[in-house]
Amino acid sequence: MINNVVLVGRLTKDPDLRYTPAGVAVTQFTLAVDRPFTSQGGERETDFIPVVTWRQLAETCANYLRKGRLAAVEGRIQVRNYENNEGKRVYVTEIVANNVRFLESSKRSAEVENDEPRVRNNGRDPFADDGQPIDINDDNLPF
Amino acid sequence: MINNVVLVGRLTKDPDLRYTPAGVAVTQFTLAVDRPFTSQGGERETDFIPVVTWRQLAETCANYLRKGRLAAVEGRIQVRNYENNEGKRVYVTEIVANNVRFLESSKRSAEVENDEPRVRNNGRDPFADDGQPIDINDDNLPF
Amino acid sequence: MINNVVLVGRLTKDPDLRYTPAGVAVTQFTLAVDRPFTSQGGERETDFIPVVTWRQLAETCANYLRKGRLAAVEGRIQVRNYENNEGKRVYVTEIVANNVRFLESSKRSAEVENDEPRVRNNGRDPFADDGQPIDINDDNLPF
Amino acid sequence: MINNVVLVGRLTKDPDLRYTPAGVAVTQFTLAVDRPFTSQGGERETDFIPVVTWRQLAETCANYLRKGRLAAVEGRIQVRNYENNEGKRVYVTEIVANNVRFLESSKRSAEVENDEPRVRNNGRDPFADDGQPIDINDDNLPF
DNA sequence: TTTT
DNA sequence: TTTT
Repeated sequence: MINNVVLVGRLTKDPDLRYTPAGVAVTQFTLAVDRPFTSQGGERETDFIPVVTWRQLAETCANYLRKGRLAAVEGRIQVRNYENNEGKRVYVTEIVANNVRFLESSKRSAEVENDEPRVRNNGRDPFADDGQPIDINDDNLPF
Repeated sequence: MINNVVLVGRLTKDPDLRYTPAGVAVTQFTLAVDRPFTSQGGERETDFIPVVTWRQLAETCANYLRKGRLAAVEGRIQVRNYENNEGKRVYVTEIVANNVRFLESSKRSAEVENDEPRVRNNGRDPFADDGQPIDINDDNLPF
Repeated sequence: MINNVVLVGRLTKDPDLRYTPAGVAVTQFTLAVDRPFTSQGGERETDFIPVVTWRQLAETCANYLRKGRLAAVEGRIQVRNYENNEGKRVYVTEIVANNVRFLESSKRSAEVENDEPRVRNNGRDPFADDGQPIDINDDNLPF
Repeated sequence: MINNVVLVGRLTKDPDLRYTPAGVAVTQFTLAVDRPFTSQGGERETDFIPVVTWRQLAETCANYLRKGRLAAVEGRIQVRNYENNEGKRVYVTEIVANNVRFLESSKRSAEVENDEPRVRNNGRDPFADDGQPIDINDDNLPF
């Protein structure tokens, strides 16, 4: 009944923006979150935590986040499962974000060519840009 | 760098208490956490979220939690991975709890036979009771 | 930029439902939250934390919460300040809830006379019931 | 029973390090946390939230945090009260931190003179540096 | 593999 | 499959 997550970490890659067949924006990325202690062997360990965002937030994330940037995420843990092509049930755990904060200005990287916004049309044409439709049923929409 | 989770939900089963070869108590259970909205089809959905506790907290959980009880968990998300017996990398996501609150008194179930405390020795003999050693290396200890 | 609070505790009194001049429902209550440790002197201490809810959530809280009940609150910390009648600036800290979970059924107390729902009109008439308008400007509305 | 807070914001001033009569380090600072929406009048509002840290964490904060820096805080809400010199009960609400993350490197300010560490002795002499004892009874210690 |  |  309560499912509350806050993460602060860095993106392992550029975010991945797609659209459902119904045209709903979905952005996925992974946050690298260092653990606050070192393991027995003395190495600092990291959790790599997948994050999903939807709709307007998805497009904002696709526009402003990039590999290596620091971000804060508020959301909930979701555990999905599906049958894979070998008929085995696979469990997927990810954070469904309802709020994302960009903790690093993009001024430095703003000079870089591919740091341009990727969505200029406010999502009205889901097939523009590099967002290609994916086979996610609208049933999956969490809101 | 921040990895903060709070859950409130019900145990899907009795908690599972084990001990590492070094004698460290580990208790695992799954929380059923209802989503705050209904899916497109109108059904209420639930996330089943695995929780791990260690040491003294593990024994307290094994003693006081039972299937169906309401509990609150504070902790962090951990993403482990290992190679399974088919040589495939498997990812496991679970909450490592640093605090668990029992939100329902056990008065009703206290009358039931198997609702007895399962650890009476304060964990000094890890091989007593139903806790049997498991093959978890101490390297895994998060603290 | 991130302001995330989760509380689980018990109401110190029945919730207090009021309406702004514009007819917006506001419910306030205080949660008693026991600290997880005892003080130096060995006494268990408690924080008494004021919570505010707005609109539909305010009416649901007024209907379902009562003194002594266990509740979970998700929200953010708000620090307001105003000048009191002696011209002194007073700071008020409270949790603005965006989600409240009722962790105890009201079955027992449902038999009690004053445990009836207090709002039956879905808030359409803000002056019905015991909700009396208060001098809160709509400027204060957080949403 | 659950009291969990996560904040990300900027320090309004340099942190204030003091020591209790018993020599326990206490650092206080205030985080400015922007609200995620604009008020009715269109202005962006900010909550100024007081934070307290103790012991080793207090000294680390005093060493690494400065006015304007971005920080993440995990902790709990504490509501203290005391009688002021006019015999009136005053309520103080603050976050007692158990974890603080420094989200901005101090490289720029590291060149500045007064950005030096303020505690070099690992807290062994509580009366060294600018930390002066204050009248906080050890009873107040939360751990 | 799931709880009320 | 991972970030600084």
